[in-house]
Amino acid sequence: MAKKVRVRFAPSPTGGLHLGGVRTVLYNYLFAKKYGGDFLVRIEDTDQSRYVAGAEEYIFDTLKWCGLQPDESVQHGGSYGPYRQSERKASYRQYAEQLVKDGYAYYAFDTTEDLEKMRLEHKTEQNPSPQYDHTVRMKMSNSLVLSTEETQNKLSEGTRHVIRIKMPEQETVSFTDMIRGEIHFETSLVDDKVLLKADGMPTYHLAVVVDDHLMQISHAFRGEEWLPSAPVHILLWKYLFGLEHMPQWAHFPLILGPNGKLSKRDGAKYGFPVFAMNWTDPKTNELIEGFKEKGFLPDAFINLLALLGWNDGSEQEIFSKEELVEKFSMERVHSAGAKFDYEKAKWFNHEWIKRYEVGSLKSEVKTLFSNNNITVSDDALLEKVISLVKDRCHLLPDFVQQSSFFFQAPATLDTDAVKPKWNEDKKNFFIAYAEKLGSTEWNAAGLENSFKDLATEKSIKPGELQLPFRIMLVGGKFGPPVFHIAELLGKDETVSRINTAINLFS
RNA sequence: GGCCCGUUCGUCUAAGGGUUAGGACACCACCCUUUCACGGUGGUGAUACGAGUUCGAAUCUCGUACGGGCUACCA
Repeated sequence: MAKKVRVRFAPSPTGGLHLGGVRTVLYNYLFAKKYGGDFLVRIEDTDQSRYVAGAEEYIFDTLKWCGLQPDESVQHGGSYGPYRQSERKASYRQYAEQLVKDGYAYYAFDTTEDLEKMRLEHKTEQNPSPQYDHTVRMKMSNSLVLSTEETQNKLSEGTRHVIRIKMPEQETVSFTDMIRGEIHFETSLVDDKVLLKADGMPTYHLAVVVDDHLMQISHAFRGEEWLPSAPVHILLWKYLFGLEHMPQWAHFPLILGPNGKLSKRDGAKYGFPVFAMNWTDPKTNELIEGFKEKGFLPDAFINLLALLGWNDGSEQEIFSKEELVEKFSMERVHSAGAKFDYEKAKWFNHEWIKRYEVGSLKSEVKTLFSNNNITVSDDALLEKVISLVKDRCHLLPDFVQQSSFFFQAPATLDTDAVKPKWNEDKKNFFIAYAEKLGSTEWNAAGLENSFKDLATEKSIKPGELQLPFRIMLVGGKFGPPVFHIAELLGKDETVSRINTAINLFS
């Protein structure tokens, strides 16, 4: 049977595209692709109050960067649209009314104040959050209590109302979760969830079931936070379309921050990104930095995400997207939540940078340099530089720190590291070396040999001269081996930097 | 409070009745390197607790504790 999975997004990136959200997308994608199925993306924009401008574009940009392109969506087309829930509004009411007709749901006319009053009245220490359930529904204003006539009158008067599911009083709802196995719920403990809101929009509960049916979804995967509302969805499937047509469920474990479920606040608080890409909240202007901008490669990002809650049973940790598709299996997804570890995340990125060919890194590094006002005119040089420094870079911006001095002379030199041990002998050595460079074979080994020969000749330990040389070329105590740097810098530049620095040190 | 899910090194995890409980990140030491890193070698470090089943339990069962999620006309 053809497999089809879907992922849904609220119209706010904070509701969907933090680490946990992207991982949910990833697992859905991997599962679909593994079995040659389709991956569908739906926008669940039913709550106007939470709508954030630009969020939808941001969601698709993120999917694109991650390489998790949907087969069906608002942007990619498909024959099961519309893929935006607000555009499907018309069809939900008929399903809700069908449920009322069949006795599985009812109209409720309670105002916000009525509900608050009810909660206040029933609130005790034993029951801090009272539910609208079988214990109170007969005391409220709804079509279960009102006569048919009264109900009809209210409806024709246009009284604001919602449609609620009528949870059975004594029933056990069971289903099989692909990750957790059999799960049971007592319906008497579940509340009468709103299915259709007063504005005519469905809640998630109704929408997910109706849309999954209409879009012929075969597998419904989502985060563990949805587990408590699963019995509502199971019952809706039973009432509306039949349990035999219900998709198979799986609830993924949560990704945890240092304190429970990862929140967007955790990023700022603990200094690591929680979103795939930069997001500026249009209301607060607050910028939340993304993994992309922080310098992560998409391959590394999905790799580390995939391993947060799944592994293939071997000791392999680095997987390409293709390997993930091949090796992914729902059976090996864990049931326990995983705490996100930024240090390990950076390790994944480092591994990927090391594995990347120079050519694949080139455009990223170029952009990075131009953002830092460093002009790269020589592509061949850039390639050599990348291959020389990439093993030392954990995040893309490390390239700037590790190699900007190849393209422009250091603005300041760490003279403090040199001056205390600087003397006439050393000065003379470098004057002589700069001259000797004219006739030196121009490669790292040749440079090193002539450097050491000259040092011996002048009776200075080469080791004492290497640090000053490095500071002259690089500006500080970092970077690749100094003779490799000189080789790539070229004769003129090397001599020029030596001469500039001699004046500075003296 | 109620319901649901969970519990192996600090973190991510392997081991689906029999292993000196394995690997990775982080940390520490040494080596390499007269820069900073990378890399290499080694080390510290875990089955939440209590019963039960069994010749034998991290693994199966029950209880306890702890953690997390949900408890909205949000998703």
